[in-house]
Amino acid sequence: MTAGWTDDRVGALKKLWLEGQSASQIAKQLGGGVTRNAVIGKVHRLGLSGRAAPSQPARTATSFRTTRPRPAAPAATPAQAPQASAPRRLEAVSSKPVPPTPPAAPIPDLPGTATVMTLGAHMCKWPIGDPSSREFSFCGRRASEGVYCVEHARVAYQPQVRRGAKESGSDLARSLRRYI
DNA sequence: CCCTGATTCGC
DNA sequence: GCGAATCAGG
Repeated sequence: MTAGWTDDRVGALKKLWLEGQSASQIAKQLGGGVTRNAVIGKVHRLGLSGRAAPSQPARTATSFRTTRPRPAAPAATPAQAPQASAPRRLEAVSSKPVPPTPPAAPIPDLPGTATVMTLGAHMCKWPIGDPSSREFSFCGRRASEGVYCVEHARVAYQPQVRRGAKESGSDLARSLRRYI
């Protein structure tokens, strides 16, 4: 009788997951014989996949891949039909070279509504503040497609910052810093 | 080999 | 909805 994602178990899951805990860590803490697979599965079902952690890029093995082919797909059309399933998210590689890319930080100041408990599956999961802090919250606005609202998706999925240039302290750097 | 999350698919 | 098996990458 380990099954059953009770309300508080789900709450704990959300909290830990969005705190940055790994699935295995969460599974361990939840005890109850839940495996990391169970945790991950639940996380996905809750729509929390993708996890919001723009502050920690160099984390988790496959934090976010741009595409996932899915080779093991017997039956259907073995050859051709490369389309497969619809694209998930992250269109990092844009067709344009994006030379200047002056984001100018459109987003004003987020109200920061929605907490780990109130955060729904289709709410923007852009983290506001320190996850450990009690005042931690999420944007909570309608998540257009991924886990973020359109505005946050823009800054979250920013393909890449032109490095090498004297951007140390540029508006861009400062703009991005405002969101972490 | 350790770890990570992502996805699929039978239940 | 659930989660083991599997995949894919670091």
